[in-house]
Amino acid sequence: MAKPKIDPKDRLPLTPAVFHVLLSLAGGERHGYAIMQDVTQSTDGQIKMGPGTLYGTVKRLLEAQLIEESDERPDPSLDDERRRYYRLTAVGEEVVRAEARRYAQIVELARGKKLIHKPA
Amino acid sequence: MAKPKIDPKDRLPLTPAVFHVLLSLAGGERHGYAIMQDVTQSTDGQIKMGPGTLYGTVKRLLEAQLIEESDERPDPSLDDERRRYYRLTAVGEEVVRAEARRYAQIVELARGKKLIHKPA
DNA sequence: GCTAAATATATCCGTATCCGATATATCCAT
DNA sequence: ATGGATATATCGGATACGGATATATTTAGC
Repeated sequence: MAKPKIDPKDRLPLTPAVFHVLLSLAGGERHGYAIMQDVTQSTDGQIKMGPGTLYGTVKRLLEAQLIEESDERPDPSLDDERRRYYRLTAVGEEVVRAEARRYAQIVELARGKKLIHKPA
Repeated sequence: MAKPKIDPKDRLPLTPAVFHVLLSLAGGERHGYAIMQDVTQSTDGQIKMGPGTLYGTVKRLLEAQLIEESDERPDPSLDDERRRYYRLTAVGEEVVRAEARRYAQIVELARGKKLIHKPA
């Protein structure tokens, strides 16, 4: 028989920190420090992830095989040897999609209760 | 001078458990057990909150004054004396609105990355 | 070439939260 | 009257958060 194949929904809900890291990587390969900046920027400064949260989260995501380290390096002239690049695994992408759908459902729920308006 | 007035955004992000309890109460006054059932039902069984999570969360929300206990009782013939009813405070409602908006922003972000589709 | 600031990764640890297990009591249907 | 669902509550192990700290490298300015 093939893979055990765990339903990605069984891994939900994700913690906000985990979700933000996965969301950032859904935009393409990134190294740790860039993820931190991306999270701050894409949330208009609402979420500021410190190094403790970021590297701890990355470590757990690697162990859970939702992300993996990438050997691909950008143009060496733009590179920084210290950097470690990460990308989503296939499972990681499924999980981030499932969590995004869960978020969308909750937003609809909140709209139904008139907590927020306009379907964007 | 008036109240110190903390920006509700400073309390974000909420943990999923906290958010679900507040969301449930945004639909009207409820007692603890009903909140549990409401969360399970409104998430199509995706989130199942056990008593440890629920009552611990309720306790913390009372301390944070995001919810308060209500003395109003429904029709005594439908009532159950054991029940303790809770409702959102004004601050609690602000916080749940702010969190719902944050969720909506993230959903838009996810749509921008093609992780999910159709604005519901 | 020197220095300082920004970049980049990593770990430690106190605190908070989660959540299953357990306990207890009451309500309701048969 | 017995049992199952309802209802609240606490405990404790496991996990996650996130600020502080440490260290090294790169880059910009002088």
